[in-house]
Amino acid sequence: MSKSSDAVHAILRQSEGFRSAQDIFTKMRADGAKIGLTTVYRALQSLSDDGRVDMLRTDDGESVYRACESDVHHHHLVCRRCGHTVEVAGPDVERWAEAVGAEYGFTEVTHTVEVFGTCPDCASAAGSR
Amino acid sequence: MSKSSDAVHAILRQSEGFRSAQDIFTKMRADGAKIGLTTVYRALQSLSDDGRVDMLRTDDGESVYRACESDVHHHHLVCRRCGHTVEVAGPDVERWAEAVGAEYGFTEVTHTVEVFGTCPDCASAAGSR
DNA sequence: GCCGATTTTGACAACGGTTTTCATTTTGCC
DNA sequence: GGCAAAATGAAAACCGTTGTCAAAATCGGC
Ligand SMILES: [Zn+2]
Ligand SMILES: [Zn+2]
Ligand SMILES: [Zn+2]
Ligand SMILES: [Zn+2]
Repeated sequence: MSKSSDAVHAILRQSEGFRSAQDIFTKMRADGAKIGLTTVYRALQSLSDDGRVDMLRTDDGESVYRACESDVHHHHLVCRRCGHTVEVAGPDVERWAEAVGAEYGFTEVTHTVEVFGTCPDCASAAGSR
Repeated sequence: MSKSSDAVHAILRQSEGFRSAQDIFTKMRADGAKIGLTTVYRALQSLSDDGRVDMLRTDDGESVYRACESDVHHHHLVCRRCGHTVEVAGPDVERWAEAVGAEYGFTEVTHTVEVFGTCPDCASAAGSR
């Protein structure tokens, strides 16, 4: 699970935002790579398991992946239009989530936090349209 | 889109946690209701659009719904095992999300925040097992 | 290098939740 | 009742994802 995995990881590293499996598959094929869609899914699965890529679900239920620069826990500010993504730390949110869980006696507390918006570039492009 | 919608809403109101469309459909059929799965989906869609029910996606990509008591913006603390759900307000999180968006010049900022954990009941049940 | 064992691969089928289709039924209105 | 509009639901289509399984690549031992 190595050569293909690395190839998929490389594609993700040269991508700006989150990308879907199909998306990656199409791009790799266009680049001339001989890879199957199944293998892309497997690579993404193992990369995700190893924490080498972040995964999140879009509104329409599609899983999308990104090779993040930070390897510690963080969240994302994602442009709804172009996918441009900023990695953001949120110590306040971490504490809040823990506190909320503790308040009601919940254990093994985890959380999902994503922020969406329109990035400056897309905002100005839309404004001048 | 009213009679069925109300029936689905009623089912949700007498449910403790989040439930899936299929789940609701099965229960209604078991209760003797003559309703189709398509109608359940349509009812959930419109209830969700009208903000009368909250929707979120489980880890495995299933959409689940809940009739929340509060009609203002809030988040959820959900038990991973039994689905028991607590509605929580998070003014700090709201401010944080806004601030993060503003920091990078993003507009129309929205966010998704969910907290998961194991509720006290499920924790003690598991402990005594 | 050679060869068998092990792992990886990928075309294709299958899966499952959701949406679309479309003919039938129910509803609202006169 | 009669009629148009809206709602309904069975079945098919959809689509991202996962399973299957035989072929191909890789790894060790010799
Ligand atoms: Zn953008
Ligand atoms: Zn966090
Ligand atoms: Zn529980
Ligand atoms: Zn919020």
